[in-house]
Amino acid sequence: MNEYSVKKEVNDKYSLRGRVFHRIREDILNGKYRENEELREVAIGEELGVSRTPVREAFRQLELEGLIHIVPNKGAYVTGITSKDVRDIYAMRSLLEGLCARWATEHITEEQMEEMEENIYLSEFHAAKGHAEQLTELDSRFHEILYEASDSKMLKHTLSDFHEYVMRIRKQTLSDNTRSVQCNSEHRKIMEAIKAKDAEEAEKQARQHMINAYHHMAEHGLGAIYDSGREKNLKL
Amino acid sequence: MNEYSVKKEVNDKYSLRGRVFHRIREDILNGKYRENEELREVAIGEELGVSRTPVREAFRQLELEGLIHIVPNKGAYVTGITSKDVRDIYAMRSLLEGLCARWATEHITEEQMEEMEENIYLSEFHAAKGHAEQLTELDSRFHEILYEASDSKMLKHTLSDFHEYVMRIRKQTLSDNTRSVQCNSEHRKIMEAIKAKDAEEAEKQARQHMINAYHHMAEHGLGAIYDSGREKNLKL
DNA sequence: ACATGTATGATTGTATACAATCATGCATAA
DNA sequence: TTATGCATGATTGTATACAATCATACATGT
Repeated sequence: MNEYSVKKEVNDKYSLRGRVFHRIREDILNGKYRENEELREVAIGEELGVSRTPVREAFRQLELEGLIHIVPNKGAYVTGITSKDVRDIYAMRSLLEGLCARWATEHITEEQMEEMEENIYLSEFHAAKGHAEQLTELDSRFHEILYEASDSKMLKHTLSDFHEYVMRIRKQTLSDNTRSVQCNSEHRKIMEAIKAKDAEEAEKQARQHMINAYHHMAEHGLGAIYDSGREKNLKL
Repeated sequence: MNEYSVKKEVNDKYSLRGRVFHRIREDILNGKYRENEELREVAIGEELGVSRTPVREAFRQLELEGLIHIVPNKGAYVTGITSKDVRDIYAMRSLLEGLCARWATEHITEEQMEEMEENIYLSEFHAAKGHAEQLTELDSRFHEILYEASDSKMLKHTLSDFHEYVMRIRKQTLSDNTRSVQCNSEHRKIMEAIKAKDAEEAEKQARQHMINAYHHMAEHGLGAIYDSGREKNLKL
């Protein structure tokens, strides 16, 4: 349903600002607004039933997140992600998710551990049933749990950024069922290493998980969708 | 007409909006606004000579960067950097600076290589003379060159963020002369590995450089300045 | 025909007006 | 005394008015 439930709840409760921000972002991530499309403040404001002010504030945040690019006095344009950007992000994520898994091993709470196990159990169920939507949601949640378990505000923030950045691509990747199964098996390995308090192994598995996710993506349409015309040697 | 627009572009990279954002950001990082201090839109607007609108937009961005925390209908409060945050950032930087050095080895240009060598020569000169100011500047520049040489927009952006985040601490660290000497020696090792096209060694040295920088900082007043009351075991 | 200047409309940038909300302090009653 | 309710002021949230800027198209002169 909603990928960023925590953030959303906090913002939705009180102000338009959060709603506007998340609505526009979702529309970009879902591909409603396409690469290089110009976003006009009044048009989007009317669509969401608000004035320009909240829209502008949302634009500033979206720019900082890298989803749009604002040219002063001209307009806001949806930022394209090149295949090289994706490759670079996954390389960074590989290292940081590894670090995250290591720290999570040291700091995870009982409840987090239980939610993680439940997450994997559910994922395996939905993979067997072929429920793509739920799998996407559960995959996101698995990593969020990991981020929170690391007990590091900074690391969580950084990884969440990366995660959201590659969201649009991840969606179609996970809809491939063979990858879902392998993905779940990798999640399970990470979870078991954490449960066994084996930080070294958790780090290794988390890193490998990112590398595998990237390789699968690179081989299944990444180039076709986000063809930047460069850097086809996709070793990671 | 034309003269003005050209001049403007030269003067401020990102127009008024950017100036307001960067000014407030700098004031937070420099410690002008202290932890938990409430930032009022009108007060800051008056200080910068602008209305609330640009200030509000800047606040939204700063919140996303994690420098302030906005409570709806209440106010904006400066988020403190704890010693744990610094530790976490250095752990992340260690990995990513390593990756950066690796990629720099593969992509560095002639000019960048030359500027890096020149940077190290100058650093050694100023260290011998005890010029703290120049050393800070040169150290920042060394890492910037490295970021650009990596030829990765995403990595450069991430590392620049981290770099700025810990800037205020780095300043006093580098004013210690014994560390300056060691720091230069580590820069030299990184540079030589890159020059020898030894990516493995470059990565290793860059990682170690961050670990050393952090340890030195932790032993020279980090706790005193950024005492958050938690996490005193500063292993990295 | 081509280049240049200029009018025009559209869009963003900023300031301000007004509404909603919150914190504070005081008055009042148990 | 203590708790409750309300008035008041301060601050943020949103909408709108106005200024600055940019792109387009058309007119004019060569």
